[in-house]
Amino acid sequence: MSLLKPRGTYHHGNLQAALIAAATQMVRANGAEHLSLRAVAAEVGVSPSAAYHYYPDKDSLISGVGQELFERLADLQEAALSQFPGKSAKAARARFRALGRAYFDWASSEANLFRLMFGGFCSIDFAEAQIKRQESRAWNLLCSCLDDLQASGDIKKTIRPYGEILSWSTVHGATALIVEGHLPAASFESVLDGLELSLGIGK
Amino acid sequence: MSLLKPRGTYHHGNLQAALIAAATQMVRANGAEHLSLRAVAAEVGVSPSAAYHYYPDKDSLISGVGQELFERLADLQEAALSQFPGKSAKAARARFRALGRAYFDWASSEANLFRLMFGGFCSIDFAEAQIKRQESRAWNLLCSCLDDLQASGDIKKTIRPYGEILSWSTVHGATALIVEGHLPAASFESVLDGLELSLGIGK
DNA sequence: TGTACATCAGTGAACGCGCGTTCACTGATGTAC
DNA sequence: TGTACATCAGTGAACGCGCGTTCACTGATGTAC
Repeated sequence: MSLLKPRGTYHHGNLQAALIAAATQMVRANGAEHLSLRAVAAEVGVSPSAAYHYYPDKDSLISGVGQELFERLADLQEAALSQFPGKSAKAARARFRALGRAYFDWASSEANLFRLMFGGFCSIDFAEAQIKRQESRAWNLLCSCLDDLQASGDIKKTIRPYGEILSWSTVHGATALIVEGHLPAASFESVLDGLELSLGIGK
Repeated sequence: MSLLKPRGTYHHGNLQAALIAAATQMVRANGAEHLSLRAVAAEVGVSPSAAYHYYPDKDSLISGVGQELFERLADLQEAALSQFPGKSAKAARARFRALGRAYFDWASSEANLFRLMFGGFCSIDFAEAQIKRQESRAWNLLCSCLDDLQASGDIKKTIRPYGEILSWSTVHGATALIVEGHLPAASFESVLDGLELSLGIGK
C-alpha cells in the first residue's frame, strides 16, 4: 500500500489510510499546530479537495490521526506486557513497570504525536468517546495488571481501588512534565520507584 | 494602565505589558495555536511591527505569556495555602489538599492557558530555565508543605523523598487528563484521596 | 534656560506566502438487464 | 456478452483571507552643554 498515488492513475485505492499516514508523519515532524491539509494532500499526490470525501474538515482529519495513535499506543503497551509473561509476583511487578516505561518511552521519542493525543488537538467529542471506552484497551491492560498484583498479594489492599487512576495519572503526569521540559528526564525512574513504594508494590 | 493606546498619542507607555495582557486574553479565548501577532497588536491599538521592539518573533511573545502565567499560578497556590495557616497536622494536611485543588481548579477554568503553559508552546529553553528554578516558587511551596507534614509525622518516612515528584506528577497528570476529556472531572477528588492514602498522609 | 542631537518607540506600506474550503467538473468503476 | 447508466473518487481553478516579518520612515523624549 503505497502512499503516493501511482502515476497516471485516477483512483488512489487507499486514500483515507494514506491521508492518515501522511498526516501522522507530518505531525510527527512539525507538530499538530503546523499541519496543513493541503500539504498532506500534496504529500499523497492528490488534490486538496480529495480529502473532503473522507473528512468534513481539517480538524476531523486530525482527530482521525489521534484515533489511530491511541490504537498504536495500546499495541505498544500490549507488546511491553507480553515480555514478562507468567503468574509470579515478580512477573506481575515487571509488567507494571513495563507498562509505565512503554508509555514514557513512546512519548519521549514521539513528543509531537504525544501532544496531538493529549494536548487538546483531538475534538472533545472524540476524547469523551475515549473515556466511555475507558473500558478501552489501554485501560483494561492496566486493570488486569493491577489485578495480577492483587492476586499475588503484592499491592496494598486499601489502595487497590485507586490503583488505575493513581497509576495512570502519575505516569501520564511525569511523562508530560518531562516531555515538555518541566522535569528532568532522569526523574521518571524515581517516579516509578515512588509509585510502587506508595502503592505497596513489591514489598 | 490601559491596554488601548490613548487616541492621538504616539507612545503607548506600557506596550510590553499591554501586549502580554492582550495576548493572554486572546489565548484564553481561542487557544495558543490560533494566536495572531497582528491581532494582538490590533487589540492594543498599535501597528504590528511595534511588537518587534519587544519580542524578536511571535514565539517569544508566546513564551512571554507563559512566563507570566507561571507567576500567576504560583500566586494562586500561595493564596490557597494561606487559607489554612497554623502548625497543626490538620492544617498541614488541608494545605496539601488545597495546593492540589488550586492547581486543578485553575486548569479547569483556564484550559487554554493551561495548555499554553504545559502543551509545548513555550520554547524549550524557557521550560528548562523553569526547571533550574525548580527551586521555583511553586515547587518550593510544595516542598515546604511536605516538610510540614513530615514535621507532624503525618507522611510515611520512606516515601517522603518521593513526595514532591509524586505529588506533582499525580496532580498534574490527573488535571491534564481531565482537562482534555480523558478522565471524568469527578475523578479528581478520588485522585487526591488515593494520593494521600498512598503517601500515608492523614493516617 | 535653550538648543542640538542621539536615542527611543512607534508607523504604515509592502512582500510573499500558504491556507481551508467550495464548486462545477470528469474519469473510472461496477451493476442491471 | 454488451451496453446504459448511476455512483464513486478524483480534479483543478477560484475565493477570500490573514498571516509573520521587513524596511525606511517619523514623532517624541531626554540629555549634554
